[in-house]
Amino acid sequence: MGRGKIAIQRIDNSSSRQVTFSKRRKGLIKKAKELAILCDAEVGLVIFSSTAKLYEFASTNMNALLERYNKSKGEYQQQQNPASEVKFWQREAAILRQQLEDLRENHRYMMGEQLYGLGVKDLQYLENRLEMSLQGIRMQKEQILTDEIQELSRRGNLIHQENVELYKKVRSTRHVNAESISPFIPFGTNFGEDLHAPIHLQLSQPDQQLYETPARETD
Amino acid sequence: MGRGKIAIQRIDNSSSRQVTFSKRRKGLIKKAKELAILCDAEVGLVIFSSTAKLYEFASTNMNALLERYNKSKGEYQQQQNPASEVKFWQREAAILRQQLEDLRENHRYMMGEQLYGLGVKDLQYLENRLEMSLQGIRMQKEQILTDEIQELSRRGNLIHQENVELYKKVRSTRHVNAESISPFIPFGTNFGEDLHAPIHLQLSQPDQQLYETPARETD
DNA sequence: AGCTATTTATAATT
DNA sequence: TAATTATAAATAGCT
Repeated sequence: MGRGKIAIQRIDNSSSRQVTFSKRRKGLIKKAKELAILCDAEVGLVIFSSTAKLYEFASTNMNALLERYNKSKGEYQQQQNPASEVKFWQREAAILRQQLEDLRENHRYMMGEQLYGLGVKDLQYLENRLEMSLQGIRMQKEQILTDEIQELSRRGNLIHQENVELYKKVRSTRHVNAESISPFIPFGTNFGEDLHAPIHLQLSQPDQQLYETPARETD
Repeated sequence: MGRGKIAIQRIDNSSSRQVTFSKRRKGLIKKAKELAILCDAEVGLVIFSSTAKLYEFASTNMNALLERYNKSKGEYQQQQNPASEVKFWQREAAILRQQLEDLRENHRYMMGEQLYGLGVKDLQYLENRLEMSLQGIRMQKEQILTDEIQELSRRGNLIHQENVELYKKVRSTRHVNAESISPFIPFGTNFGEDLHAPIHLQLSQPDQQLYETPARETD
């Protein structure tokens, strides 16, 4: 991905190597960061240049990450002496406390609390952010409701069809006698046909209807 | 670098996230490898997926690299201490981590992310909560703007009064000569009188007005 | 798990 | 050393 294709092998020219190192290091760290954010992963990256200079990136906290790594590998106990371990955990706790505090402050803003320190611009940003959240939440809610309604409709239709079938059976067993029963259609015939119109879920109790009317006659 | 551009933020859809994780993890490791080879660097990369699975790459040897890292950071000390203290701090850290995780989840909800697990009731609650926040934020914003306007008005009034005073002085030094100067009142007389009405801050440049007119005469 | 249309990263160049 | 630009590479959205 450049003016020309290069082979992956040590760059001989030292200044080119240096330049490439800078560029690619930056790119690598950027991608590590993106992976962590996009995929909710914990990423740690350690780079020593050929001149032994250290560069590092950690999506959360390098110490915690390495600790986790060591645990995960179940080998290589680096700090088995308690004193340094105590220090490590103290530091860890301090970092977590700080993160928690930051997030809490952020959260307070989101909750519309403690806004006194903020300027109009911050507030505007917050407002926009919340509006976006609201929109997402409302969409999600509507999605769920729509799905629910659709499901209800589906079931209503099923029941209705069942009723129609039952009605047919009942009528055929009666051999069309003289009693003038006008073509009986249970209520609720148009289940699910006009979704998205204002929906009044009058379930119309079709099963009761069906069993009630013919009941007299099969007696 | 795909069919569409994406924002760098946690991918909500879990299966998309998984797919992207696979692809980008592969890409990241490839690039780490290339950097190490091209630039003769020592590179270590540790990735924990959101499901806590470990992936790693080390251009040489991870333990050696971590050793080097620790040395480079000067995190090595040897002492003695009760193990109970270590346990205490570990517990402390665990508690904090848990709190942080809870808050993060909550925060994600607030940001309208990752809503898939929520029911209509939860969403409704969230919606209400956000509406309240928004209201608070808007009020705060308006408060600030109102205050600012009030302050501007106050200052405007002050300047106006000053101008009136200056005008009086100027006129008195002229001993009321024949030139028919109708009672000159600079613009902007009603500063701050009808706040909350649609406000057009035409500051009316009263100082210029004042100094200009009499200037001819004090010559 | 592949396939491309696009976006990104970056090699060469200024 | 820092921009710019032409290309190679990575990858997002599909299938």
